[in-house]
Amino acid sequence: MTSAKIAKIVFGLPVEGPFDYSIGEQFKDKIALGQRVKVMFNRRMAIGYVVGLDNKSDFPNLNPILEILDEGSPALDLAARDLAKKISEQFGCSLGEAMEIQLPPALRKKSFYDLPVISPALNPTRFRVSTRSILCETDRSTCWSILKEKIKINIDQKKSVLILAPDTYVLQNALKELKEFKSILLVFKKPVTAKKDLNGWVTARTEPGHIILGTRSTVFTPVKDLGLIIMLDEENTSYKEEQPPHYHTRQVVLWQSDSHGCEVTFVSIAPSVELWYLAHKDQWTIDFPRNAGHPVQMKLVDQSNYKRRYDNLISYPLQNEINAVLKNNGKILLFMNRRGFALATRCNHCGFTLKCPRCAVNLTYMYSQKKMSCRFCSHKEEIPKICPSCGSDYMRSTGTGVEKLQSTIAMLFPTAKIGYFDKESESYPTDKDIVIATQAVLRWKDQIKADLTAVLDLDAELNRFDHTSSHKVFSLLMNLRQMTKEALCVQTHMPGNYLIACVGKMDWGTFYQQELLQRKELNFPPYKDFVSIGLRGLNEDHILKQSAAVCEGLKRAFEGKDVEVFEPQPDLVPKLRDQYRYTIMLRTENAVALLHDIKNVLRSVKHSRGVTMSWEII
DNA sequence: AGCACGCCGACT
DNA sequence: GTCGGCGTGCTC
Repeated sequence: MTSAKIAKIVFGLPVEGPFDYSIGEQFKDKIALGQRVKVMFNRRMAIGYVVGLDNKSDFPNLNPILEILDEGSPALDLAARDLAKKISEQFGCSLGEAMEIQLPPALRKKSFYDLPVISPALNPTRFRVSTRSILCETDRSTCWSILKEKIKINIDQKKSVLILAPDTYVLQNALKELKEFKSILLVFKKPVTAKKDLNGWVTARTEPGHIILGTRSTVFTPVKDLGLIIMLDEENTSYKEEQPPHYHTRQVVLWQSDSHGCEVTFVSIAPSVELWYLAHKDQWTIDFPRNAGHPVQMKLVDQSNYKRRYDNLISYPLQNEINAVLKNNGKILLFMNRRGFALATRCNHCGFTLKCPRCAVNLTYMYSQKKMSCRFCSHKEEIPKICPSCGSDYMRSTGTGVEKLQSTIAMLFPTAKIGYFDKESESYPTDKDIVIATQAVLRWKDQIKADLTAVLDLDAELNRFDHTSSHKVFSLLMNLRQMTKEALCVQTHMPGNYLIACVGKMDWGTFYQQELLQRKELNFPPYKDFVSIGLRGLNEDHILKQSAAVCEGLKRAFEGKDVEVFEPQPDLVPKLRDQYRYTIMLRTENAVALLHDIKNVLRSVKHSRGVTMSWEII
């Protein structure tokens, strides 16, 4: 088959390569690009991936290839190899890591499953242009009937459909909707059962006419005759991989649709600003609600008019609204994103505040568990009777969490049945009149309909994040609106904010136009790229020294170029699970073009002990 | 990543 | 003397 004597191999390790190996006589007519091979690498047995064939090598004594693990058909086809190149460039990992991440766990590292022999004739790329659209549909059943129509068209033509869900909640909901397709459905669920997972993977790649449903890593499934990709809940942040390589599912979807020439539908009630920008630039179709249903009234409470301490949690106008709904036996959902009873517990005598011993945050008083708990790590401790610092008995809690709100509500509405919903809750208390809920309630958005929904402290949400805050709040309000039958009430000090008006009018266009305008003025993505370099470690001193050195190096490397290097900043949570966290930001026109130089700087700076550095494009 | 090599401090 | 900590460098 081939006359090549040398194979170029990469590994799922943070080393670039490729590395040369000799091809023994017995493998001459069997070896092919994209195959997994067993070789000795640095005195150890390893699985590598063939990325090139050659006749000569610059290295004098080569190790031989010991075994070809997938004979007949390579685990990584041409499309996967092309994709790996893009992933390694864009997300800054080695080519080998980008190859490995595309494989099901059963075929990685030390697994020695043999792939069934499949005809290597994969669909030759037809140069069809991928058509892309966004589906902004507020009604679940309308949304799914549109999607099912699209799915049926593809299945009828013997094409496959790939459906991505951000988490298991959305996945379960999708599963319910797709019951009628049960016989052709391949589901990739979380606790991965290696063997079953591999079977599904092989089926998807050999037989067309299937629906492949799964969470983010499913985007790498090599689907035969892929006609359509559906990305559910596109703006969901779970689509971003937190561990390196930090790939973003949206980007991989775009690449996949290019190489398959297939259709893509992004489904979201509040698409990411980046997606909207692309849609606008490339003139995709955006489908707005066909059936707006019963209109939801938007009610604003200007909190600057209500400064009295006892009513700033639930303003008088909101109390009146709630009473009116209660009178009609209606249901009320109160949204507040602070778990526990109080935000901080402090000694009024000496000022000492209870902190998590491992993270730089105040401990939350959990009334229900009678414990102090950290909202980031799992740390819990007993409630101290006296101040650990001065011994006085003046420990007091300040700030309001959902648990304290519960007692306030009980006082204000003594006859109402009050329920409570947070991350730990297993089901939504439908029998209660008033339900106090945190962010976790959004997972149940398809199942919940409240007559009145109220956001008690919108300003806290607006100040919570970075440049993505206003989009996150837009998304929150749009989702809450979807869970509401009659009225959505918002308490804020900024009633004039355009974002709130846009939610009220369901005016996507204006919101994204304004948001993009601001991003442009402030030089934020998608107009400029950011590279974030994160430094983590147990020793704050080492982190500080090294981040200063990295910052210096970057400034020197990009002197005179159009690159802004910002000073190292402690993260939003500067200490987490005993690790100190600092970040250096770079702003530039095109981050991918800088990656090579950035990597060089990171390599050249002397590593102090126990500091790990990672970086990603935002 | 993971492993060998090599260089300095405290121990049977 | 040597055991073992961990910084450095390499993997075809």
